Amino acid sequence: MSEDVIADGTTKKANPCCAPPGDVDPDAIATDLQILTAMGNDTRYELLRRIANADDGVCVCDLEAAVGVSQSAVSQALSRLYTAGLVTRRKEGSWRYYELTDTTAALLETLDNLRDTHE
Amino acid sequence: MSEDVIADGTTKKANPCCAPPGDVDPDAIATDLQILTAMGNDTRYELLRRIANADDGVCVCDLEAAVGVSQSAVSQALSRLYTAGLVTRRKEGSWRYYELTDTTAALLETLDNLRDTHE
DNA sequence: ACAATATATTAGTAGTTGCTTGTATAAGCT
DNA sequence: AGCTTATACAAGCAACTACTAATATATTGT
Repeated sequence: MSEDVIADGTTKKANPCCAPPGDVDPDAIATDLQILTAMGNDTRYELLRRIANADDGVCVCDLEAAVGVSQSAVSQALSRLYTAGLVTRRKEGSWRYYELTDTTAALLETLDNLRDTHE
Repeated sequence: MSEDVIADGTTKKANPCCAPPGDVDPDAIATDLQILTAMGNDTRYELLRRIANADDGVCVCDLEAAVGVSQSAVSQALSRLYTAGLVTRRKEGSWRYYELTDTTAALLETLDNLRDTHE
């Protein structure tokens, strides 16, 4: 990398390649990464898309049929989505209904638009 | 899960929990997952943010200084971002300059907006 | 041609992830 | 109360990831 001053106090010409970029807010990193890593998995992404397709919440039982993993895996995936703030959940009788949060809806829409405009 | 018909031809009442959600386009899944998994990593996300902060492309040498991993790791991370379509790269002399694609700029902006509106 | 710098590639590896299987909890049914 | 269904939790493990270290390639300067 670029180096202006070396140990003995003499200087060397800095690399003229470019100006180093500014810093990044650490909180933004943490928040965004939680979202991105939660969405960035085959099972969880497909669950999100299927939840998005339903109008008024989906119960776990019908999600299980859709993705090709065990009941336990679906439960774990949904928990992760929940703690990442990507879905809400409410209990009704013995069923649990999952719905997208606004965050997720916005991100999925952005991804849709990008796919459309990019051909 | 819900079950209407069983093997011997008799029927059982389907679960009244909800209507099963529609299918998801497999191509959309593949494309989006490539983007999400490429962005969803500490090093690569920070590289993207730093590239976004610069006006006219950043060379690898100054990115190395910013994130806390080896030169090799930065090179590998940038390659991955490139093959995922998240950055462009051009060579100029012995330096390589990376810039965001529109896709990435749009996604980062969406993430910024979500953080702002969600407090 | 040789040395130095900038970046990429390869191989090996520690740590992480996402599953499965088994078990637990909770609600509804008889 | 017992049986069944819906969901969650825990332990174990195979597969994957992202790093480091070493080496290769390309460009520039002497």
